[in-house]
Amino acid sequence: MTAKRSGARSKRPQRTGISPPMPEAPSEPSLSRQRIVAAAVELLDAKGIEELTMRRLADRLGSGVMSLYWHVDNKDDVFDLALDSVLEYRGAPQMVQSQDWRGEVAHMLEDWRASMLRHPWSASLLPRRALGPNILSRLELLSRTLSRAGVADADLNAAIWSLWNYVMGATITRASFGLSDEDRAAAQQRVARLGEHYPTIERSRLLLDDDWDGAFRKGLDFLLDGLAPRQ
Amino acid sequence: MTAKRSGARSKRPQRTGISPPMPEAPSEPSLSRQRIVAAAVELLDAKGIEELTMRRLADRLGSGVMSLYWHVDNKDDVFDLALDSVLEYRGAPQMVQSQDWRGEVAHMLEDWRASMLRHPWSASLLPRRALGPNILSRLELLSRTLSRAGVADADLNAAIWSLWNYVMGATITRASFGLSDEDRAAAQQRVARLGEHYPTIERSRLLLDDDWDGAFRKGLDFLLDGLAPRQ
DNA sequence: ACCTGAACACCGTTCAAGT
DNA sequence: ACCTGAACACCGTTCAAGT
Repeated sequence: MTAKRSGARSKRPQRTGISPPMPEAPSEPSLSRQRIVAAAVELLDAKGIEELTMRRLADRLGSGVMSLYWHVDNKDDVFDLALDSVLEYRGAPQMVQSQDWRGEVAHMLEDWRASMLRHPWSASLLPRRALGPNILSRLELLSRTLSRAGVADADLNAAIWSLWNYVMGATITRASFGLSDEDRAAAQQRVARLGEHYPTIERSRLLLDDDWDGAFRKGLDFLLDGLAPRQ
Repeated sequence: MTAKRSGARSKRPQRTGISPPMPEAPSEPSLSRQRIVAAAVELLDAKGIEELTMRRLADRLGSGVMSLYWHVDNKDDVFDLALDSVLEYRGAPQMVQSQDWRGEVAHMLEDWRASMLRHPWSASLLPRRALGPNILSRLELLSRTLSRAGVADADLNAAIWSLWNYVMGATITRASFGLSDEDRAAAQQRVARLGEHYPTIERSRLLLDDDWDGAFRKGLDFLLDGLAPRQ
């Protein structure tokens, strides 16, 4: 279990927003934090966590491996950045107090899940990496919404962690489990072959089930029912 | 995203239960699947997932690295076996039909969580590895209990996955997050330093919260409320 | 049946050096 | 300020060989 690094990032250059004089170099843009992160996300999408390598990343960017280390602390840093970059929330500005807190929360969590499913490696990275700014923003927005809806301060943290855990769990399961139909069929086959040991699972065809979206929605509703402020 | 191997294990020797004639070799017992798995669990408990290495495992067992490969397919196999070994369920024989299905389910899931928290690496391994016999047994028992309690067949799989996801999510979060007080304090510090960006999180001290057991129980109750068969 | 060492094709990262 | 190659201390696993 490696400790999560949540501290200051690096003493390296921060993008200032001001671009250098005018070298709009057209062919091989120079290395940058952003380009590295974008390439990492591409690589992760294409090949998965195990296949992300500093060397492969450098190859894809047309640079030497060690050049990456000017922009980035180490491989864990790349993971942190890739994860957070994929979790940016593009929701309504959310300035007005809506009437429908429940719909809002459900929408936020569905969006969270959808973002992670678009990048199936991200869900399993979530619990192991630092909480980046985009993740914190989502948590903040969720907190604010629940708080405004009337959830008592004393219940707020438990409510947030319950929802976080549920969304994360559902998404990880879906991403790792719903991989391929053949895999699931093979797993169910194996259960069947084991004969009488798992009759209920065999009968309900648990491992073949694929209504993940419905199951997610249903469980979420139950949680929200429970979390709803009494009045 | 590596596919989960759920197929037949290996063409290697199965422990027959019959021990070889009489070589109760006292000092250096010979290698075996069981000894390898036990050593792997020790190593994982002591150092975590990243530190488990075939070489270190062999060292601890006083053998050459390649000797392991006679008993075990590869490193993933070691992970599968270690994970499942830690999830054995020692519950009541469960032959009689209890009245209190809800207490039973809660107990089973609390036990599941406790088993995983005893080996903090196990929760994060759960979604990435194959479903071993002990895991399947727990799923089977859960299915049977819910089914007997009157949960409709059409709702059974969704109920099971909701509970599975919740327990897994809660345990992963707890295991990776509740690591050290300093880490959590540092994370909360960081949020504070970021000033106005996360006022609600800052106020509720979300990252310092440590009533994990209470939060787990509460969320679980909500889910069970929702899943309870209507009558 | 069980164990072994050498070798291969990789890793992440340090360091000293280039421009 | 930014990039580089060589080198170090590791990995998991194949293979051909030992007993």
